[in-house]
Amino acid sequence: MSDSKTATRAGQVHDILRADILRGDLAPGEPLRLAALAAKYDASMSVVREALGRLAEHNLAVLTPNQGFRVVEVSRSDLLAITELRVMLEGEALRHSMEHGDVHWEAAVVSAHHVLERATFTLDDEPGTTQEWSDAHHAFHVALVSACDNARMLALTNSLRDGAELYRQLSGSSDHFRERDIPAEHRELMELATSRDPSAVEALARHLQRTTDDVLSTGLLE
Amino acid sequence: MSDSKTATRAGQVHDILRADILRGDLAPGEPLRLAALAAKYDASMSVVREALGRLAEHNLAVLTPNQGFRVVEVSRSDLLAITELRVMLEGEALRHSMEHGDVHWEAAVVSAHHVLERATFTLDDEPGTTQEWSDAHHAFHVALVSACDNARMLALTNSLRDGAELYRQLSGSSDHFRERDIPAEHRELMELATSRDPSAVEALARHLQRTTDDVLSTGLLE
DNA sequence: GCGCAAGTGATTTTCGAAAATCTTGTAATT
DNA sequence: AATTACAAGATTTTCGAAAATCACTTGCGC
Repeated sequence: MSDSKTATRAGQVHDILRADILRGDLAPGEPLRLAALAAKYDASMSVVREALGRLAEHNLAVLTPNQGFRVVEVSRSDLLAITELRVMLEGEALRHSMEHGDVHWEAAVVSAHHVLERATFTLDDEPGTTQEWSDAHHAFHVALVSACDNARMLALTNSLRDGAELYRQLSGSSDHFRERDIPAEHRELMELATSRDPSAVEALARHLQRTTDDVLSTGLLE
Repeated sequence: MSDSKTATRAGQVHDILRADILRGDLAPGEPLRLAALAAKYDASMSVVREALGRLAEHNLAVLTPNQGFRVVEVSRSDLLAITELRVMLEGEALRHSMEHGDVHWEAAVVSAHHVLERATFTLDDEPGTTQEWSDAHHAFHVALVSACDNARMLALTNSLRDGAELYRQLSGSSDHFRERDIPAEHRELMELATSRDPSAVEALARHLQRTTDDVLSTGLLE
């Protein structure tokens, strides 16, 4: 999210907690008890509470009055809601990028794609590289829309991407992904975007929808 | 925003602060000092800090590390960004509502419109009724999209509406509004929406755009 | 006179504990 | 046996103060 408020302790704990949730270390619906987390991260309950409050900003945690925080729940309907919004907003952000982006934007897209492609190859070989791929994948999608001049739109797409990541994490490296040529989808996105082809928006929509369909087909929701 | 976390003290202070900002009592860019606010609302600095953190969630306040909170700044580009997103999201939410809404939704729209119409008439007569009109106006727009089944979309439109309200407040009861027949615009919206006319979406877009244009034409930004 | 460093005051951030609230388990009553 | 009332424990929420950081001024050296 480019927040990186590493300046303050609450910001650091926030970043750690966010990573833990996105990595699936903290399961959806799991209660986030202040005392336990404070001990775990060697910080006071106050900073943990502030960190959790910021997680709630981005819908990764929820606060129930007098009952504390929990990791946000997942549901089929919420995944569909997120996907619909992503298709709409990230598509529009891509349109903006293709219209306003200069050659440096193109370079950033090509660069991010290269890193993602390389990360994809080392995925099956070496263990524990799934996080590396996730980061590269995230960076690629960020690069695609990085030339959008609507700051709020970018913030929303980034926030929604985090929400979607939770579900992708949930379904793991599902077998269904074998039936897709994801690298080809990314390459197509890269080529259409850098050549300012309007159909890039539709390609992005298909890309997002397919991932959602894959997650849904695992039957882990509801 | 239908938050109303009046159960906890931090929630109460949050609601008050939110109202103060939206009413223009706290000006954009104004620093929000903890000690001063704590004394003003007779609460500890901790609860004020938590309340401010929640305001930051909805982009009504911003936190700079080690420099505390300030009321969010306004700018021409931000208003344009908000408007573009509102047209997109609130339009789509209205489309959803017209598709999924039942007769109770229609009734809610008609009801909210009636209240708004009545509030409009008493606007010029009695003083201090501008808040009443603002509330009715807000409620009308909420009712329009209330049958949308995408919860996240509704949350986003509500949040963006708050952001837009800040600008409407800024421009006051500008003279430019005299050149518009706002009641007619609302009536048209009500009739098109309840008759499930797809052109309601475009009418809503025009309605939102006109308000933005009016605010911009005051020349108070930048 | 001008720039720069140290010190002072104000403000944020963090901490640990008290107060309030909720949850769970036990006992008493119908 | 089921249900309600009560009590103990755990957890959140709130508080006030200590620690850390920042903005500003004063004083020193050039």
